[in-house]
Amino acid sequence: MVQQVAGARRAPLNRDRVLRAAVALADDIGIESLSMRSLAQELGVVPMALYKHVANKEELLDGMVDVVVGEIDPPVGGTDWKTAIRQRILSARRALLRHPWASRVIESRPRPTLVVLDYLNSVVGMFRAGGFSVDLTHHVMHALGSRVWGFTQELFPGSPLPADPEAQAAAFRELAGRYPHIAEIAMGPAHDEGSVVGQGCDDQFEFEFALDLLLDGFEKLHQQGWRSALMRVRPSPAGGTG
Amino acid sequence: MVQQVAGARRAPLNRDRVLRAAVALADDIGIESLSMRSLAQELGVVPMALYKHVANKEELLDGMVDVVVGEIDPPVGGTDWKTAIRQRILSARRALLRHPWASRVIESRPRPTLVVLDYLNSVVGMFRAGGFSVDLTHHVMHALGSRVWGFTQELFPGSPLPADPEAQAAAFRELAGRYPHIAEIAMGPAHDEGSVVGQGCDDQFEFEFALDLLLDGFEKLHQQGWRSALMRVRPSPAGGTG
DNA sequence: TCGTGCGGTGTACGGCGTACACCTTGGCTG
DNA sequence: CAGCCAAGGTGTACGCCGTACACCGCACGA
Repeated sequence: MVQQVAGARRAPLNRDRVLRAAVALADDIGIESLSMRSLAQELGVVPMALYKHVANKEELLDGMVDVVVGEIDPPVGGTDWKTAIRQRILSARRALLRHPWASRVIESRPRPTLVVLDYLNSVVGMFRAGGFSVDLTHHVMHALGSRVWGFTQELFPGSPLPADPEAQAAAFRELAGRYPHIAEIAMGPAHDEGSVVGQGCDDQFEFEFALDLLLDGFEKLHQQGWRSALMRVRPSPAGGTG
Repeated sequence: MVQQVAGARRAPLNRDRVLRAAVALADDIGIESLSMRSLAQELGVVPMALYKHVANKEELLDGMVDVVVGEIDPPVGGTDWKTAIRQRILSARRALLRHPWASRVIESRPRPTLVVLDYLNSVVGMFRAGGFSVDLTHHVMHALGSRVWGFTQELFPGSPLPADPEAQAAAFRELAGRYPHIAEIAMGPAHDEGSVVGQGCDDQFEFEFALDLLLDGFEKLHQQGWRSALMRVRPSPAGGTG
């Protein structure tokens, strides 16, 4: 795609161009098909040429994460912490949805890059600016988990259903027989439209549902002046029965 | 480790022995070092012999997940849904902590196995038995996300700190300069003991904090008779400001 | 006695990341 | 202008990986 006609000299590579090409290629052919070799070919260059710009594949992946994280909007001002954080996280989600491989790559990185730390630092700062104690902020960041990035582990990963509605119905009957509870909730939201299993499930709604549930919980703890020292004896944030 | 002395005939392999050996080996040398070749060697067999018992490496990984999921305790009876689910999830967490690679492998599976579906089905059933509507159960399962498995994406993945306390202090000063908010919350819980960054962070506490926050939230929605149809217009479960 | 099939073997292929030595080129310095 | 040097790009090769395919020995039922 970026191939050159013979004779026209290619502009020299640099780290940034390599990273952007990698992101685009991963978007295109999937992260599992992205290799140093395929990326080099895309750039019209020999594989080893890439090593002049990134130390190794790990660093390439780190850099790709940085590109995606760079797409997250900066914090909005002039609102309460809850709205601001909500919007920031939904912006992160939008960035990740543009690059479906990104969540998996973020999870796989053994250590955060500076860009990643910048983002996390700023989210922490938003809680602090909202008046959260250091203590509570620590715990809510953990509670957010991968949700700060705008994604959650899919419980029922995308199993592309058979196109044939006959086979679909058969698959569903088998599911219903063996796993009645799953069948029930898979069917639930799609019930009215008579839609297919799992298809009726609105991922964005699920994400916001959980996010708001957490944010509301955080708000309540904050208002109550929650402190971990009080709870360490019996670790339940809101006095659960457990 | 399972090597045979020459002459003594090895008992023939079977799928179960292969899977258990794979789990043990992954525990031992790490999932990234587990290859068909290393596993075969461990079993005193040629790599291709494994293919008589598993179709390919993907199926091996699926089977390994099944072994781990099989270690999760069955539901406890005679309590309310919240206690029962809490205990089940904490049991799942114990299983996963015994096999540190397991969470990553679970995440990486493109489709659930029957054993995985069995577990999920039974958790869904526990909510339903607790009186949750199909609708609400669907959403709380999504909200739980990977937490049904007893793990959460680590925000600050384990960066083994330099042993030298001098270097440690230097690293921390740099962190504090560049990322003051992160430094603050990293320091927070360890403040009293003067412990090291992140070391003072009790993962189990963080997990239960978030789990109980969610379960308490679920309970409230359930008591209020929450229905998604009411909220679809403005998707905030408890009337958040967002 | 003779298939037959199950468990295990041996060889080989194509793909991966990347070490290392090399070459080309453009720009700076003397 | 000559000479040099570093940055960018090349070519070859190595050791891993998953796994296709043909084969072999042996226990067992007919």
